[in-house]
Amino acid sequence: MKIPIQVSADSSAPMYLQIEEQLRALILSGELKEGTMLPSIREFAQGAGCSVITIRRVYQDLENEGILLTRQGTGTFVAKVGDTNRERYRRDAVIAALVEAIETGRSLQSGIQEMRDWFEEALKKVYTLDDGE
Amino acid sequence: MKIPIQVSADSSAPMYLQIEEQLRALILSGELKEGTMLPSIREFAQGAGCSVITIRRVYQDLENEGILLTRQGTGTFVAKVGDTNRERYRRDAVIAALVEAIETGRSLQSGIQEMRDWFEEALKKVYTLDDGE
Amino acid sequence: MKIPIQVSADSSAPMYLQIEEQLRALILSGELKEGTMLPSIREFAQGAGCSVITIRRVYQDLENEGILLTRQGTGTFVAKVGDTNRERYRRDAVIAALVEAIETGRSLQSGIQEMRDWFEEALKKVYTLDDGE
Amino acid sequence: MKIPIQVSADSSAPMYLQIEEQLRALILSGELKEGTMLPSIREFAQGAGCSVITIRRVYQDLENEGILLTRQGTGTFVAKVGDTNRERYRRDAVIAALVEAIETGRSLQSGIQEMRDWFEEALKKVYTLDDGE
DNA sequence: GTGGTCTAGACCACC
DNA sequence: GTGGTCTAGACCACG
Repeated sequence: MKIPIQVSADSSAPMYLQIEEQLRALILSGELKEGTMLPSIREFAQGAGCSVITIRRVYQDLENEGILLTRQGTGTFVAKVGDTNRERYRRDAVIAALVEAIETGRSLQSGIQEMRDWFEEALKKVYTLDDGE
Repeated sequence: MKIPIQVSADSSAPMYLQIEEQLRALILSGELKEGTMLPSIREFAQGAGCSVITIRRVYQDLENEGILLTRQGTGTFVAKVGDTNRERYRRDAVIAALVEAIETGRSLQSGIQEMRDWFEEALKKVYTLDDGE
Repeated sequence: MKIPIQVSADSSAPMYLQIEEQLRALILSGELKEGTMLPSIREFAQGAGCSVITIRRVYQDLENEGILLTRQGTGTFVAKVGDTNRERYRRDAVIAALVEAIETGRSLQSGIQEMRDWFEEALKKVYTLDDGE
Repeated sequence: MKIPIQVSADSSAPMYLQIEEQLRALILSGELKEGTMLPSIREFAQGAGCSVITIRRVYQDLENEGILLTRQGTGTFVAKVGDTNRERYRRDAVIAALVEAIETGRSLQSGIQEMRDWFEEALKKVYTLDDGE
């Protein structure tokens, strides 16, 4: 299974976080099904153009989160996440992100209606930007 | 002029960023009017319970952003930000925050309608949380 | 004699340097003739909207340069500067400024001809900007 | 990569500004190509005979300007500057320097033709001085 | 009294 | 090993 990960050197975010985020998204969105075996650390590292240590950390963090599972001498697999859990996880993650954005707005004195308008603009921005790419 | 700044040591964000963010919000929201003299770095540092240098960095960063203005030997002041600029700045900041949240959602396979629903939930969450405080 | 001095609070340059520079220009350009009595420190300070100390420093610096002359209990006067000296001073000051600019250019790999072209552009910029003001 | 930086303690300009200016010139003139890794702050500091912090400030300022890019734990690199941008940057910098010099001249009552003559003299001065070095 | 620069030294996050 | 943050303390320039 080839994992499509993009690490951008421009981002200020550390590599391991960028990768974790993308892997997590792939798993929680269902694109990587449970039981799937992930590439070996070395393989992954080579593909992503980064150090083995970085990937080891990614696998370990996600294992601690309970969405990966490492079996000694065999490999690393996508753990079972009940569908209910997956939905809950997804929902929580998205709402948390939105709440954060709204709080920024509120601290800058945005009213609720203004925020709704701007949310629609932001939506448009993300999705038309998507077409262009 | 007393500046109401909250620095929480718990947050992983560095102090200077926490303070910058809050000060920026106070200025852009218009609560701190242009020309207002800010407390001296030493005064502010004492109030915030941190080093003088941390505050100096905050003032300097915001000066580079163009929203503060410091004159040696005299003090640090809120710079003139044309009302138009302030509006633009505010709008840009909020939309950027929303775009980021929406992108998280999209990477987790949220559809547009789902995102709209969750946005309303998030709104409710922030504002009732506000009542409780 | 009223002295037309402009101190801009926006400039990062310290007040006393801004004032010195302008006064020096007024004297060396011949607008303030030798023997002219300058306003008292207090008067000048009030006019310029700054502290007495600042003006005291200006007068003293220019006296050290030999272009002002203070007579105890009488006042401060523009010193005699021979016409030859004045010309030399003017020329030196301008050439020094130009040399500095040229050195910046050279360190950025500008060729001589390019610099000549840009000098003409800069000239145009300064003088049309002048019309507009 | 060895960076040829000269810091003179005589100059009244702060060290960090002297270094920034020279580094900026090296990058914008194309002598340091994009992607080049700069020496670590500790190395550079030792070479320049100053504190680590001074160099960190230099790197950070230039990163804010967008001409350096630093990745934690990896190092500091020359950022991508489109050739067009580099030209624009160079041109702006040189013209700004010339404009400043011309304004000094104008405040000392130099006419345009006189300034042109003196500009040629200044040019000669800089370039023969160059031969002598 | 203000801010501006520079120092040395500590501890953390990242690769 | 890299850079990132924060500290305390010294000295200078400015008003």
